[in-house]
Amino acid sequence: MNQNTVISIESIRVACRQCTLSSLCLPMGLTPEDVERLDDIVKRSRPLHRGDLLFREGDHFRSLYVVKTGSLKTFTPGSEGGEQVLGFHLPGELLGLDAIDKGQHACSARALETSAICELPFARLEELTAIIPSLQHQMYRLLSKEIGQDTDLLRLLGKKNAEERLAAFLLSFSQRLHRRGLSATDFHLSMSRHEIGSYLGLAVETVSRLFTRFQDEGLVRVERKHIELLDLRGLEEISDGAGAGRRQPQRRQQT
Amino acid sequence: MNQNTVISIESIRVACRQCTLSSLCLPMGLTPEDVERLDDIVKRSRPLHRGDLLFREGDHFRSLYVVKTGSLKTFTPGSEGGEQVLGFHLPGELLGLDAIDKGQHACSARALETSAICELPFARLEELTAIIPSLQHQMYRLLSKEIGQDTDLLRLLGKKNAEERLAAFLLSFSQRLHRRGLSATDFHLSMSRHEIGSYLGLAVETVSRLFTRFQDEGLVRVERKHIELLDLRGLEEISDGAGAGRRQPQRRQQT
DNA sequence: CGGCTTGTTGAACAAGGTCAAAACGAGTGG
DNA sequence: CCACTCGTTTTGACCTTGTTCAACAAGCCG
Repeated sequence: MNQNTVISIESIRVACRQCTLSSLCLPMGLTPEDVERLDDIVKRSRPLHRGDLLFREGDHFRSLYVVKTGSLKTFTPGSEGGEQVLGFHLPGELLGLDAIDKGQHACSARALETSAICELPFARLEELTAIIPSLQHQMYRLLSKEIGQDTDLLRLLGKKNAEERLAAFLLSFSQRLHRRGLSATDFHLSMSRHEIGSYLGLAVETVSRLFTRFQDEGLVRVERKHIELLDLRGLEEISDGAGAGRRQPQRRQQT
Repeated sequence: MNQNTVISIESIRVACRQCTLSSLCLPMGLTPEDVERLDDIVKRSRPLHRGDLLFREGDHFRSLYVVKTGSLKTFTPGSEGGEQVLGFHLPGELLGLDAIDKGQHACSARALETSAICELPFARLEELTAIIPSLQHQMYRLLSKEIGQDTDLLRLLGKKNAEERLAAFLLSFSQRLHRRGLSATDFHLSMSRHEIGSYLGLAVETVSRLFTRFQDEGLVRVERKHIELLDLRGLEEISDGAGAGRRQPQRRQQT
């Protein structure tokens, strides 16, 4: 912020290329000129502020979006008026993949804090993927990865209890931030307890109590939205279901 | 079964073309020759029998699979040894999309009954999609649709209670069969109660009790694995969370 | 038939939800 | 700077839902 008081077009371009690079290209061998072509179709948009909608359920699908900085949530109206949070999106991650099928967004996306977003017009992207095989492959991988992530979440909601869920949530966050080069053990939760609860299928009160409990057990240090993970190993054990064996290791001889 | 006692290669080919057609091509404008080319890369494999594995978690990813007849489940080892069911796959549906990302299958797939499967070598498919734009688009849509379905399931596991889950499950099954031209109200559940429970995140006993309850309430008729939906409307109301207002329509004035 | 798996039913129990209220933080206006 | 309000978070008490444990019935197959 000190030396870059004047933000040049070039610096934005570089920043944006970095963001599309990491989510779309990092693991694949794209030639520099392919990346250039990809970068050319990226649109920059004004930053979103906390509470702003990026798109709304039912909106005509035109583009995919990459989070450059900040964070967003996706959600749909759940039963009974309240909103059901479907996911959180951190820098480098993609939004809108679920809209390709029906041609309109299946959920809404709202900024949790001031966020910068890149827009990738899908029609242009499709043209590009048709002529750059490795980019096409990369797109398939991205879509497939999204499916894999949803599946992980299904596993979470299907079988895990409250503390396993919260532990898994914290670890997932930690890894995603770490992948971006940020601290894996000390970060800011931009969403409210209510949103965490909605995402994990838990009541706000339960989330709150668990944070307190985790802190009492020395696993984390929480202060409002700032959280510090003190015992990653312990959290992993909990999230893997060690809770069963931890307290009462009896039972299990027949069956 | 009476007039087709001799199954010719041609009839299999037609059947298989129908199956790839419906899942990959139906909604899109592919030319007949495109379909021909697509059909050419499809491999036929021997039918699977109940309990056979189609692929196993960790297997090298080579192909996508289309269910021609029968049904399969996908699953991973859950915590504590038991297996966690991730999905059921009916005729016309695709398996293996989650494996593209990592190049190896993220779950195992097992036949629930005798099933015929078409194999689509992914490398060949990718070559084709690169030269047939509408097929590429179709692939994106398919992947996106899978994401959408997972999201629907997330919504289900995140907020719904036991009876809402089972009602939603039955309706989803009904619609999927109906789309295939089969009866929407009278069908065979090829999976066990245990598998339904695992899929819906419920104990076997709860599933069993709910079937009994639904039957007592005149919503369905169940006899072992055969089920008849008597009141689709009622099931929809339950699955949409009408359960809240159905029994005690009091409360709700403050807030 | 006898041994097996799968499904059903009942009773006790516990995890987490709901309700209610207090504590805290951030912003607002006197 | 302090008092006040609004929204979020925390905490406590209670209750509902679904799980667990255990026994039993029903198919299925040698």
